[in-house]
Amino acid sequence: MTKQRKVVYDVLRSKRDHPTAQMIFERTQKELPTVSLATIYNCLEALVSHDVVKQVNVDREPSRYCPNLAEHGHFHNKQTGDVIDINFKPDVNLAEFLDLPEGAVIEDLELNIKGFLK
Amino acid sequence: MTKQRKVVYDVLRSKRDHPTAQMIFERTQKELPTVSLATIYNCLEALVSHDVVKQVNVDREPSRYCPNLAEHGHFHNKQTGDVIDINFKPDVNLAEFLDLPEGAVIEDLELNIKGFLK
DNA sequence: GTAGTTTTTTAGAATAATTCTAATTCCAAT
DNA sequence: ATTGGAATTAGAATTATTCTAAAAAACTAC
Ligand SMILES: [Mn+2]
Ligand SMILES: [Mn+2]
Ligand SMILES: [Zn+2]
Ligand SMILES: [Zn+2]
Repeated sequence: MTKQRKVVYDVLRSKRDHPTAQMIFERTQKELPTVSLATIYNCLEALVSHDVVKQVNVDREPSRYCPNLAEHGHFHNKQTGDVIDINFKPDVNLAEFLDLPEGAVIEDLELNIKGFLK
Repeated sequence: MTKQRKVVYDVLRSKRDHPTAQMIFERTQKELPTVSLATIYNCLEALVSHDVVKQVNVDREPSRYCPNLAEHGHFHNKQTGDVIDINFKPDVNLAEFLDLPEGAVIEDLELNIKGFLK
């Protein structure tokens, strides 16, 4: 954990709105005015590869980042652009409901929902 | 339906391996040697926006395209790079198992699984 | 502490999938 | 055949991300 990585991680935990690298860059600059965007990408890569942050992709938009390590999905509100966490109901294992091929080993399961709030 | 759109659509249906735009370009060239990559993108955009083809994104890799309109997920085999369709077991409505916010309207549900075959 | 080594950060260039622009081609209707 | 709109095309532009190389920082013996 370097100073920069710590601030990036704190930025992610302090507002769990799934910011993009650019948004994280702007928030990190308030704390570390000389930080560079390359460093933000480097820090995020370090955090993601050490499984302390998840990278969330919705379509081909810029990646977003999430510090919630519990298994969960994402709801993308098309009206507001917000992305919020969606938990699975207790004791639900989604894989049970899928017709997976023989011998399939799941390493990662990603659920993205798009819609809006009535 | 123009000639190009028809060939792109046929390419997609004839081998349902979720090809990228580049792969579709190469396959289409066998039928239409003068077709351009821009046209492939234009055709795919037309097919996707008319809901006859689905765009499938796995991480930040190039988009893949799928002519299967039934609700289904995707299994991305990390060992081979293949992407295959995953059907939900009969009469399963995944949304039932999710803790959605009050008033959430689902317009699209996307399930991507990464793993391998033992 | 200093010298040497490794890691991280930084600025800026490079990359690559996709989109855009503007010119040309196609095609259906008159 | 002419025309008008839509589609296709080649190539330039865009943009999120990655790469490169140099400077800074962090570590590790001595
Ligand atoms: Mn995704
Ligand atoms: Mn996706
Ligand atoms: Zn999340
Ligand atoms: Zn599919």
